[in-house]
Amino acid sequence: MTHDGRIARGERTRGAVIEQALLLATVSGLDGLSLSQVADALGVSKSGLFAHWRSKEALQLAVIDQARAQWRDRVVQPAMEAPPGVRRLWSVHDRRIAFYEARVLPGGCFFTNAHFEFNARPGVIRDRLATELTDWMSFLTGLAAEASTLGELRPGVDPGGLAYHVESLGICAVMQAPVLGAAPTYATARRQLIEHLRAVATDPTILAEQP
Amino acid sequence: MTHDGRIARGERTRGAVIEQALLLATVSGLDGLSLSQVADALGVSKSGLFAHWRSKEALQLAVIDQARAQWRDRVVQPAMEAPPGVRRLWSVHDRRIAFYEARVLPGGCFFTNAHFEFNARPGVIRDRLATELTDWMSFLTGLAAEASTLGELRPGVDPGGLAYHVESLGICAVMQAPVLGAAPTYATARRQLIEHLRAVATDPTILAEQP
DNA sequence: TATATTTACGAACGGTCGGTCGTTTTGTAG
DNA sequence: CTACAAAACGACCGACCGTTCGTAAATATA
Repeated sequence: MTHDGRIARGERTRGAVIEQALLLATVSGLDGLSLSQVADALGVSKSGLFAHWRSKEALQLAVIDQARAQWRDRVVQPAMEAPPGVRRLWSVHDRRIAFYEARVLPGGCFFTNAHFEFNARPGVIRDRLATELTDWMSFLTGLAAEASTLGELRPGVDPGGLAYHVESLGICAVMQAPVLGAAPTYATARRQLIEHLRAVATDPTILAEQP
Repeated sequence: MTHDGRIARGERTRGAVIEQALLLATVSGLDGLSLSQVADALGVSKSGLFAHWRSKEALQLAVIDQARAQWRDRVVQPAMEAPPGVRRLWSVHDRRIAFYEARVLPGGCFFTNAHFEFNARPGVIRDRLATELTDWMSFLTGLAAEASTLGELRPGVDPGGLAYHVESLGICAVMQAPVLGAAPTYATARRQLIEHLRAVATDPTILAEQP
């Protein structure tokens, strides 16, 4: 198989479009986003987009893929470098807040925005977002259960409840940051989870190195 | 001043439109909402709406007013019947979850939806929503500070942090409920705050009557 | 009854939306 | 150079958007 410049060109623009669409989707919404908007921002024609995706919905699903990949690369994988247990759970929260702090996406968090946009709109998009949320909560619950198995959690601490706690404090941060100020909001989001983790941990000093 | 049937009629339809618009806004979004949609749902003409609001934006602001009044009547005021301090803070959370459980709004929570829709869209609407969030967090922080003053919180517990905690657990509930199931989600949301309040309270049995 | 006043309507406007189609450009292969 | 394939474009479509305007219906006042 030799190198085909035509297909390479297609993949290049396809990637650029998806990237731009992800950015704009966090501002205008995954559905509020318009194809002209995306095309104009990249200097390509609107009709050219239909060469890559047969419909807007197909593009929206591709955007969700892109957002998931970005989240994996910039939040989950870095956090997995921490040792399993409470420290890894904390690391996920910390990396997540750092992701928001870095203003990678102008609208904050793609998935949170999209969930609240589609939470009452049945359809393919909503179903896909539901799967993403289920996976994410399973991941967090798994980390908490792992901490429990390692004996790092006090007896009686529910892994599902702890996962819910982590998710809650993260979501609220990205909601409040633009209104109440990024620095104090993110500081609170971090501090609240630190304190909660220390309260439910067998050894409260396990996160001692954190502020 | 005598009774004027013309104005009465106007106020009646005005109220009906606002009510319908609030319902639809939680489904389609405060901006995604269309005037034809609202008009058709009530069997009135679209152009007739402009007799009451000069623009869509004016209607949107009126919808925010309506949502605020509803939240006051159905969440805040009932919760204020609880004695001040930790129990009142808990009551706010409990009433809030009950409001979600009652499915008053088809799209869950108007303010949360609207915040995530407008968090990156400067303008009058966003500014107004920001004020609402600031007021709400001041209210929660005030309740927590009151609990502290009453000596119901352990020393070192930050009222702002506790308010953030309450808000977090509430928001996450309305986000996850449609996906992960209403009953278990709301149960978790309640349990997590109960446990947290007991952990930071001077007297953990102050909420003993709760499950 | 005649006359204001307020509410509500129908028709129409310019603009944008997602989407289609035939054509041109760009690159590959013989 | 020719023949072909993929990518990208421009023009256009019907539908819906928010908005305007002149008018009709309902209600008050005289």
